[in-house]
Amino acid sequence: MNVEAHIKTEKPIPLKSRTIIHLSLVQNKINESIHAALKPFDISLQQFNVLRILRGQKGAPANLNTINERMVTKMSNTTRLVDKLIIKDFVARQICEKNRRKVEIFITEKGLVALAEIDSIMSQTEQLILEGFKESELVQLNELLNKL
Amino acid sequence: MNVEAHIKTEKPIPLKSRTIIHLSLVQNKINESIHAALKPFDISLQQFNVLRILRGQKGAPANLNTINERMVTKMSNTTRLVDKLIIKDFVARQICEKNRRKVEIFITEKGLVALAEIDSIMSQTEQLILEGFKESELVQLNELLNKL
DNA sequence: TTTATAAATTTGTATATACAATAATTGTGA
DNA sequence: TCACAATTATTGTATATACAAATTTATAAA
Repeated sequence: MNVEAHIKTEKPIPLKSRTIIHLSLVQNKINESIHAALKPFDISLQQFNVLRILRGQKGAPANLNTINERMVTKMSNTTRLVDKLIIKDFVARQICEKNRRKVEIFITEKGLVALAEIDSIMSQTEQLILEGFKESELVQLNELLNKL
Repeated sequence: MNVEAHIKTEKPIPLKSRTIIHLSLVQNKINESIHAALKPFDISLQQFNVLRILRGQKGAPANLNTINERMVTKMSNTTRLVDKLIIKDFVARQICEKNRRKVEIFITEKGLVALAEIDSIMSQTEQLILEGFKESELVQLNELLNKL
C-alpha cells in the first residue's frame, strides 16, 4: 500500500502525517475485507463482537457495561446494538433480579451456531489480510503499535 | 496500548487476530484525538480533508471524482459533504461549462483562513499521537504497513 | 421515612454513512 | 440524426452512530 499513490498526491508527506494517513488507509482496507466477509451473514462487525464477548462468558450473562468494556470499538449505544441481536434471536435479555437496574444478556443456541459459522470465515479473512507478513514481522508490528 | 487489557480478556489472542484488533484499537485512539482536536472548529475530519485537497489544487477547481479519489477515507456521498462546506462558506461550487455533467468545486478565502488555523492544531495533534516514536521506528512502521 | 444522589439502561434526536435509484449530459454506433 | 450506453452528480431512504435527556432502581444522608 503506497500512501502517495493511494491519495493521488505527488509531493512527499511528512513522516508523522504519513504514518497517521497510512494507519487510516490500512484500517479502511481491513474494514472493507471484514465487512465483505460478514455481508452474507447479515451481521455487523459490532454485532459479531458482541456475540464473541457473550460466548466468552461461558454461559454467564453479561450486562451492558461488561459488553461495552470488552468491545474493541466502544459504542455509545449498546442497547440498540443488542436489540438488533435479539430480533435475530441470537441473544436474549432479561432484567437482573439482584439489581433491577441491570440487564442480563446471554447468547442463544441459535447465536452460538451462527457465531461458529462466522468465526471460521473471519479467521480466514484475517489470514488473508495479513498473508504478506512473516511471524516475526507481526511481532514487530505489534511491538510498534504498543508505543501508541 | 496493551490489547488484552484493553478489551479485558485474560486469555492470549492468536497473533493475527491480535494484530487486527491492535490496528483497530490504534485507529480508535487516533480518531478520538483528531476528533477532539477538530471539535472546537466545528468541522469533521472528512470536511477537513476535502479542504486540504482543494487547497492542494492551487486555485484550480476540483470535481467530485477528483475529490473522492484523493480522500483518505472514501465516502459514498461526497455531494452532501461538499454541501456542508458550502453552508459554512468554506467552498463554492459551480457547473463546469466544458462538461455540464461535472461540477467545479474550489476553496474560498474564508476556507483557506480556517484551514490554516486548523492545520497547525492538526499537526500538533499528530506530533502528540506519535510522540513515543523515534524516527527510525516510524520508518519501520511505515514499511510494515506497506505489506498490507 | 423522606429526600437526595448515584448507577444502569433506555429513549429522543441530530448527524453521518451506505447503497440504490434517478436525473442530466455527453459520447457513440447504426 | 437517433437511439442507446456511459459518465457524473444528486436525491431518497435505510441504517449506524453520537450525544444528551429521561427513566428506573438502588444507595445514602438527614
